[in-house]
Amino acid sequence: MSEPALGEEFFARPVGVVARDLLGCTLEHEGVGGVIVEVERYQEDDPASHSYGGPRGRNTVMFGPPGRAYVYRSYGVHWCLNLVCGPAGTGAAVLLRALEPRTGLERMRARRGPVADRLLCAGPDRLAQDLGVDAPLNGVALSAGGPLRVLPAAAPVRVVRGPRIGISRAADRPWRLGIAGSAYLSRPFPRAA
DNA sequence: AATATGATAGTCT
DNA sequence: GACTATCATATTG
Repeated sequence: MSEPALGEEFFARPVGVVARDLLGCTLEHEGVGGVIVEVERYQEDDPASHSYGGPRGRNTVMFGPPGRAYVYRSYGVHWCLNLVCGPAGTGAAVLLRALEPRTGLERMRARRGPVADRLLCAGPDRLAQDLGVDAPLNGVALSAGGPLRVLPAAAPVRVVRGPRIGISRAADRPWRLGIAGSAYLSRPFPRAA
């Protein structure tokens, strides 16, 4: 078989399904990456989503074809990486919040300095920094031959969910998903173990 | 340990 | 002028 990297078909499904299936998958940017252990989902009818209210300004990528990167700047200092989901025209995406580092740890440490392994990719900006995700990656399609790839999960995972982090609108929607018991989460989940 | 605060820039009211 | 899908550092207990 050829390259096993996930493409447009995988991401064209409803954002809730994609978010769930992304847990346990491997994300790589130019050979640096790890296993996805925490994500959040955002969709068009969600007041907390950038896509709320239709395509305009920076969010236009969210309404484009699925399987592309949506990269934006947060709080003026940080970069956050999302993967666009659902059919083209629906403004949905999954925010990648934490990875379990697997490949290219040397380059991660070179970028971030001496920090504990479990803090390397525990958070949207930390993850983006370590993988070298930056403004030019906005709108880039995931593909087997491209710089950004997602490889399927090796084994099924146990999923926990809870309220999303850092938002004030629709904060009660439990759309933060994580792998139960992972040591690499950005923050622990409320009720789960 | 928990809580407070500054950095820093694009978007919205 | 206020708010943000954050993080590091400083303060206090």
